[in-house]
Amino acid sequence: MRIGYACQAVGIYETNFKSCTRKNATEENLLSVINHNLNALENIIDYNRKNKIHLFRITSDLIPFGSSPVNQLKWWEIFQERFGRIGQLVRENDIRISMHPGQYTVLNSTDDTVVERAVADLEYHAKLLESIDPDQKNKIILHIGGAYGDKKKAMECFVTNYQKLEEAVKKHLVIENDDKIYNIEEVMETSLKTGAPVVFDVLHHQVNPDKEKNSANSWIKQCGYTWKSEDGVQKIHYSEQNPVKQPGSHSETITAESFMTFINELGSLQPDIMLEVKDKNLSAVKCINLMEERPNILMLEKEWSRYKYLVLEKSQNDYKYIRQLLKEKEKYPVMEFYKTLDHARFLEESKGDALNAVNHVWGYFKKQASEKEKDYYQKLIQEYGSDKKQLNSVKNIYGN
DNA sequence: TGACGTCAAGATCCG
DNA sequence: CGGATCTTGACGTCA
Repeated sequence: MRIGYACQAVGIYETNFKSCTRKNATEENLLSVINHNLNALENIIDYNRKNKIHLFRITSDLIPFGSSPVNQLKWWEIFQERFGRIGQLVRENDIRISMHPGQYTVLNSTDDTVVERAVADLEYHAKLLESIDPDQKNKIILHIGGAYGDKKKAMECFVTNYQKLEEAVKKHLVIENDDKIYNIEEVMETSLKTGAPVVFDVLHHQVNPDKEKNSANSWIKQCGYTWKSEDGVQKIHYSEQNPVKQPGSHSETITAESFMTFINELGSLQPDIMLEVKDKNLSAVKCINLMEERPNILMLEKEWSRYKYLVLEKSQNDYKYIRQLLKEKEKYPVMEFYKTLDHARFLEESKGDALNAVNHVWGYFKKQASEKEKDYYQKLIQEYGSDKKQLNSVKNIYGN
């Protein structure tokens, strides 16, 4: 069971992606953006390697206007060497890559030009995967599309258009249940007619279940049969509901307890799991640590150095508790550790704790701050105390 | 016609 | 002027 995350990494040096607008899409600009993005991708893959993250979804925006006539570059030839190097990195470290065109790539549309663009977009995705690593286990995940008032007919339209796709696309294409229109049962039906493997999405199934409301596990098992050995290990998507957003919206972080409950219920099912979550790689590391078979307290200490001020800012009690946990060097209290972290981040901002954390960090900066900076800091702290300023404006001074 | 989702670019605001 | 914050872009479907 491998864990991965989608598209970008949080807090990792030089892994940001650039894009450009249509009116700036000159050849020169496109070349520069692609060059930048390939650097970022290589850095992300390298980060994944170091952190034992073996699944990664590559952003569809790696090549700006990748499937649009706006971009006439033969990027796969121009950057052949770079793709080759990334491919080597991916293969040597057993990293499985994937892509996921968004809700705007609709293969079953009633509008022919939309279908044409969808086909072109899928061909772009396949070309990109093939440029890096042509192995059939690297997948492009697609939703079925619209319903257009007649779902049966719309599903048939998907099958017809699927069959017309070029082999290089079909080789990588897999289909997924969505949160509004096509539930897992309908996607499985479409899989029977196309032969495309099925990615089961846990949150989409919660929001948009099949009529009989069969369990996630029973569907994961069924979906497993759609993956042939060339397709690699079965993949699923795991995410959690964001409590303050629309049904189907992804949470900020994966909750340690919910995740491990899910993993334990899987039993003998061992799919690769793509996380869809705001904090990206941070949750991937968290889930990998939670499942670690050869644990070491150093893993948690490394995590603690990232999270400690976040916890201190919310709750001194949780902060003290985790410090206590980490004192026993021969243990690995991974669940207690992340559970407490999840608890702290869920808390409302408390002024006393926040000030304490800010002062703590200020301690490190004080020595190198000028008189003027010290005055400015005191003023900000006072304004925060009297509700004039938000916590962020205080924290921002550390960036200066 | 706007909401949906995503995230960087672009525009504007503030001190 | 620089940094923070708001708006736009790019995509298709559906209410």
